Amino acid sequence: MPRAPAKSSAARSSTKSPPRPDPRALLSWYDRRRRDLPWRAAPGERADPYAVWLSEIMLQQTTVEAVKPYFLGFLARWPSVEALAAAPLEEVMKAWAGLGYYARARNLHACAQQVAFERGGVFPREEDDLLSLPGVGPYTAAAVAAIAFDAPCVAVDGNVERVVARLFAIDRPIREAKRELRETAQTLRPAARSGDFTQALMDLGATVCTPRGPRCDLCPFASGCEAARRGETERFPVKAQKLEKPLRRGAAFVLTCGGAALLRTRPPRGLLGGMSEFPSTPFRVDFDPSRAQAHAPAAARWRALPGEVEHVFTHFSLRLTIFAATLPAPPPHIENGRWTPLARLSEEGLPTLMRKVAVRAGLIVE
DNA sequence: TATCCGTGGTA
DNA sequence: TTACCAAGGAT
Repeated sequence: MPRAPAKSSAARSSTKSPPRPDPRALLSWYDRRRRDLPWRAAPGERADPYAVWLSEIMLQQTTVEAVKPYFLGFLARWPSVEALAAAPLEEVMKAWAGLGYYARARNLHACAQQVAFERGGVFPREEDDLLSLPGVGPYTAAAVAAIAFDAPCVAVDGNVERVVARLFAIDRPIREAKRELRETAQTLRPAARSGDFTQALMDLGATVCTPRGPRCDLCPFASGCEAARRGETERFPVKAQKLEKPLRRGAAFVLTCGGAALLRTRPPRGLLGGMSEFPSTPFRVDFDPSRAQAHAPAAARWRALPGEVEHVFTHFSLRLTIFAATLPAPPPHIENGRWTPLARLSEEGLPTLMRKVAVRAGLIVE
């Protein structure tokens, strides 16, 4: 139940609150200032639902600039949901490598197959139906419904949460206020142009109502913003306390033989699920270096490379010791391993951590 | 409900 | 350098 916007006009004037934000002002701003993005239709047109869905999955917790090349690559290689559904999962995972949150790629493929094989290649138009698809949550369902079908929905992402928190000076931590933020955002929606409106809210958050240094002088909502009226834009949204990021350690084993390196595939779930790796120990806070070699993929004259590879994940930091060894040709068979020619290592779709390992071991440059 | 899940840019 | 954080979802 939204609180701030529920005030009567009498209550507004008595408390000197700013006037209610005007959706028409935002749409007018959007018509002049909208960003030109690869997945976005020309003004007045609707985008291909497949392209909208693909972009929204990629954009989950990921910056626009990081997504652009991946989106264009996917669309060129798999121009339709049927094409994506027909692709081997392994190829999709490889193409996703480097973008992060790899469960998204697995769900993307599963969703494409569901739409292609069980829905005749047609994306559902209803928010509730979209919500049932793998990898599609409340945000993405609303975004696809609004942007691809102009359904009466407002997609609430981090940008919109920030904009709404400022407009109504919602001073509870954002984690606690999720429901209020979402419901309040719905009350702003105009009767028409839902797709443009939801994109306008996100553009506003990305370019004007930014986390730091918001440009209130450019904001179509400035006269209706409670945080701006108080001169406290930077105080909203209220941040939750940050949690400690523990340091884990581990080791990776770079085994080469006859111009090839040994790789394996990680289990489908969990950290870097389904991605290629150099055989590694588990990553643990209480990692014991003296027992690392028990995880080596083969008996060899392992030598520890100087220094460590450092990487930061969402919830822990990692320092990885690299062991390297070379076996005499030809490459032997190793259980759960595969020999990949060094010349094709860059096509393997290594996650960034493993790319760092390859660089440190001198297998690839840069 | 809280935790797990990547990466790269920015101040 | 450190800290923050960007078009969240699954379990």
